[in-house]
Amino acid sequence: MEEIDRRIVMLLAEDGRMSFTELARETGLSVSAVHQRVRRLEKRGVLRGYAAIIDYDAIGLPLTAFVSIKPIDPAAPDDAPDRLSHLTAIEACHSVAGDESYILKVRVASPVGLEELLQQIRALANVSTRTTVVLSTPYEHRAPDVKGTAEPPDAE
Amino acid sequence: MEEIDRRIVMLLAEDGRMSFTELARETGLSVSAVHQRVRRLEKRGVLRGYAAIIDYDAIGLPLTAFVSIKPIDPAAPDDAPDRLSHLTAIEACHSVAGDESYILKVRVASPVGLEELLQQIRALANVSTRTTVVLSTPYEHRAPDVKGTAEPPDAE
DNA sequence: GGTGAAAGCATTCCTCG
DNA sequence: CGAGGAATGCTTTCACC
Repeated sequence: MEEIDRRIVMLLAEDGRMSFTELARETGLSVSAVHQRVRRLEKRGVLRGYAAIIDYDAIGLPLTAFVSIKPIDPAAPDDAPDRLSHLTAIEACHSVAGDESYILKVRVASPVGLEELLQQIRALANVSTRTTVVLSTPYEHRAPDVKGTAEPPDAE
Repeated sequence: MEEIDRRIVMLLAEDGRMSFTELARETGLSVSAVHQRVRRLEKRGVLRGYAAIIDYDAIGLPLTAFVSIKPIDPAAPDDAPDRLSHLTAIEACHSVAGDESYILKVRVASPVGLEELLQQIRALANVSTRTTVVLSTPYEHRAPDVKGTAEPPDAE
């Protein structure tokens, strides 16, 4: 992936609704060339999708927390992500190095909602939990500085 | 905010590039009514923006980590988010309850890049750091189940 | 890979229920 | 607040370089 593709990815990371016409202006390419590049980046999986950035307070989910989980039985098969994936309060699930096995990012309506969610997580995945409540978020979802040089495989 | 607005927010959270025409089909409203609602949701800040979801491996930032920070001098003014905001490797900064003061989510190219970033964070914000490396990410950026009933102030 | 043009749609704005 | 229509602009595909 080279310069212009990186620029396209960065522009769309900042504004996911930017039009092809404007991308063309910003990159100096024709509209159809940009169109072709975006479609190729989507097909390769470099651009995995587009999402609106939401104010969670406004939609009634003002409480964010990070929940680290650790299996009760370390010998059991580790399928926690599958067991928990239907819980829509879980926004993200990362497998991590360290004492615990996963970090979940969750969004709930209230402390009681958090309590109920933690009970579900413990019961469904047979894990213990350690929860860090988010008080405020100075920033989030910042676009990366795309200057990498990785060459991804062509996933046709 | 009522039913249809919530539905619009959820649809755009799942597909940030959905057209007004399709939003109209999904909601049963006319195109112009949907258009009006989306603009109002944007103005109120319920829809804060739109972003492409990126494959960080493909753009040369394959290493994700969570960095918890704690001030060296607890009496000093706590302006870590401002001091660190120019570091583009930091994707998010959350103020948290608990032993540490902030959790940062960072994306870097390599272990060496992480080491350099941690040194910068410690020097700039006068903090100690505790880092949890992400091994893999089963899921991330999932759209919320928008069924909340919060009534945000009209930010005209 | 890139360009330019043409057809089909979507967006936007305006007027009217 | 919502609907419908008309002008404008954008997307998408095509033939060609």
